[in-house]
Amino acid sequence: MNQALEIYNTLSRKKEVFKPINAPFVGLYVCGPTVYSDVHLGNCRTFISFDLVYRYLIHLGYKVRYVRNITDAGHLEGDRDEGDDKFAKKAKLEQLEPMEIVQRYTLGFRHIMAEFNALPPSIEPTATGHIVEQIEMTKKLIDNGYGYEVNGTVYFDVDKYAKEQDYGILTNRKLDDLLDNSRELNGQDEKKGRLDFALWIKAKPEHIMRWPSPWGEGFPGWHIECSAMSKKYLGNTFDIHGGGMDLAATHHTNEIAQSQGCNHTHPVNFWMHANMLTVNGVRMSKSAGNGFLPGELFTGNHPLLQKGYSPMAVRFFMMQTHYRSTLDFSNEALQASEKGFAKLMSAMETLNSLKHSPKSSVNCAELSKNCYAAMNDDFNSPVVIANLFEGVRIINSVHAGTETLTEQDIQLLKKLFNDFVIDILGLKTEKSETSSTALKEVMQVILDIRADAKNKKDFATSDKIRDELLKHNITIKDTKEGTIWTL
RNA sequence: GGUCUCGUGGCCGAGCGGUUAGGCAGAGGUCUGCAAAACCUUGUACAGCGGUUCAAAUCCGCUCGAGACCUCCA
Repeated sequence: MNQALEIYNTLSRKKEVFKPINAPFVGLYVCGPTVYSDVHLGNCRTFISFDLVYRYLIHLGYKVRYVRNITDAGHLEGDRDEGDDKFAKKAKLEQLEPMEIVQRYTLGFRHIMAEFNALPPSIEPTATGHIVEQIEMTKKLIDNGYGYEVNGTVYFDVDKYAKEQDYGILTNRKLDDLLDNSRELNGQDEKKGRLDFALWIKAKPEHIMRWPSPWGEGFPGWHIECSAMSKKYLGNTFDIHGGGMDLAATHHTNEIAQSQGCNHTHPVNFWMHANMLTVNGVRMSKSAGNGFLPGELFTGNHPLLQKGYSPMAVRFFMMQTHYRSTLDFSNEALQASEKGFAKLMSAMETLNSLKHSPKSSVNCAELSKNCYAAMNDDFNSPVVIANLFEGVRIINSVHAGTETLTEQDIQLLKKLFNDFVIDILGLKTEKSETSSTALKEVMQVILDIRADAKNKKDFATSDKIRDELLKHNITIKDTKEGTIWTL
């Protein structure tokens, strides 16, 4: 690895060499889910993308503090600081405490992420656990002149902020354009400017989730939690902030304004945004109703799905697309990935039984170099995979006897595959129904009978055994080293 | 309307000035009793039209088409 890691920075709209503020430490913040319903598959793609980032940074030797929040309060139905609280609404619907909703979907979320083999973050702070920090930040913003209170609700003064700073810096938007495209204030509005957003919201009498504050009982606005928690755990300026692309224009723009307004410094060096997941070319979204849940994807229990796809096959599918490209789900694409993934993992197994030769007929060092070059180029996992498949070809060729490898090169390949497939891409072999010893013994008996039949040229019997077993998803392969079976 | 992406062979998907991306599917071959797996060989690809250049999928302009954000979503 002789070149540096380059990361595409949304802020500058180009790739920049990654330099941590305080190496070997790296601060990484990713906007987490709002836990009022089952995790959306699109969320999963974002978190899996950042899992790749996290894993690669660790692989490079950085000490990463990865913070991903859980939004369990303060997220309203509309972003106009009105409408129902999402948790309260769902709680009412299911006749539960809001915190029961939070608990249920937090556990569900963690379960799904574990299925995808995503490493848990170092810290997973909740909004409700950081009310004090959010109030403090709001106070500071008022003190600094960027916040104002109206009837128990505190707003951020975008107009004032925009006079001193570039409010639309992240998405390259001009204030006038933003104003042109935002809704007119009507007589009922409390805010001064139409771009102003709430830092703290006064609780209506019926509101269950509420906390005392200098402005009366209420709850925090959505954007302030990320500013408050990233500041608390990563400091006023940290290395990388990630999230889905849809968050850039509003949520992250406001986050920057809040942090800048509070700390007088831009909070983040590298802004990274993962692209959307689409179905038939259209963004999969909660409101469009064109999506399926991760669980449905695994079981295939959805009209859009022909069959179920395992978490690892899906993860591999995601890794075959760059995180900044949209990823389109289709059965055809999923099935292609499923087979490719199986091929990759089976080659990894073959690698363990490879015989070495006095000299190598292929260049393995080149492969390793290419893999690092790809990752260093803004985490280009598709190119990593292309190179790994060159490795697969080599492994299978050596196994077939058409290429040779030295003992040293075999070790190098083992390390390469372990580093990239397991550690960095985060893929793992899927255990097929932990075959019991009893099953193994039975299979051995059956295979012995079949071998006898074959020796006697009784192919009717041997083929019958093979065909019948296949019906029960047991595949038989006759290799030079004998017959093997897989479930 | 504004701010941006993107249009690559049957499908998915990299590349972003000169060299085979890769996977899946298809075709032919080797191996096998037959399969399976594997290996070898194999593809009229770069939306269209102009321009820059010795050289363009890759840069510039226009046209057509798709999508995202600007309104809750990662």
